[in-house]
Amino acid sequence: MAIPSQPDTTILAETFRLLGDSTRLRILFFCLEAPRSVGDIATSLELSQSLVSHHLRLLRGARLVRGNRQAKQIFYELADKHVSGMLVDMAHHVCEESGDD
Amino acid sequence: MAIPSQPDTTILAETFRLLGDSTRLRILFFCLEAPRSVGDIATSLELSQSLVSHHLRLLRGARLVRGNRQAKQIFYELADKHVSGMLVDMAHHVCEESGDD
DNA sequence: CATACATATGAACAAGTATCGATATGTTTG
DNA sequence: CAAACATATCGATACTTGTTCATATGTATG
Repeated sequence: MAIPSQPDTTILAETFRLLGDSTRLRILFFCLEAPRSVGDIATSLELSQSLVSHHLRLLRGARLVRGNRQAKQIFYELADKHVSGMLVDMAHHVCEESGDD
Repeated sequence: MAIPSQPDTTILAETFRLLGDSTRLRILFFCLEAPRSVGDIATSLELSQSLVSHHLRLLRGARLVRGNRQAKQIFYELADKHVSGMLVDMAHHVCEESGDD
């Protein structure tokens, strides 16, 4: 496995940067279980609607989440198995917490 | 797989935040191949020695890298298989780039 | 011990960004 | 069409952080 090119490194870093905020991570994990409306996210996570919408916008821009309109509400879910799988893996890493070589 | 607790989410976010900088990612990938001295990192990646040292400090603080002194130089390598495996996985994700569900 | 080399630290600055409050856009129902 | 509800956008602010320059710490060699 070779070193990623600078462009690829930049893309990777962009993704990590998005994940590097606890509010966004909480939103992602919340949407990981089931598609959630913006209002539900805000209420359940005790965040302002504005803040949730801002973060969702960033996550949408990076194709990490995807929203489906259902009447007045928009339900957000993780964009694909890639993203969700990665999050689950990471969560496991944190839980395990071991890792000597 | 349940939602990580807030503390766990914070820890996860901290880790992601560290990875969310292209300079640090380049350093990590460079040290992934073999242990590298600070000077080598700086020269090869065209970064100032000071900057490399600063980033290395952060990465050390998060237990993402580990340094071994060898005479005057200090060789840094990824802290454990956990971290290196994660980076490799991520690099793959970027390369693949597909991922519809 | 003094000099040279390798790495680390500290102060300071610029740039980015998470958050809030207010307002706008869009959607449904009477 | 108007009123109500859900989501998005805009402007402003406070805070974080990546980077640089200068300097300190530590290590080997003459």
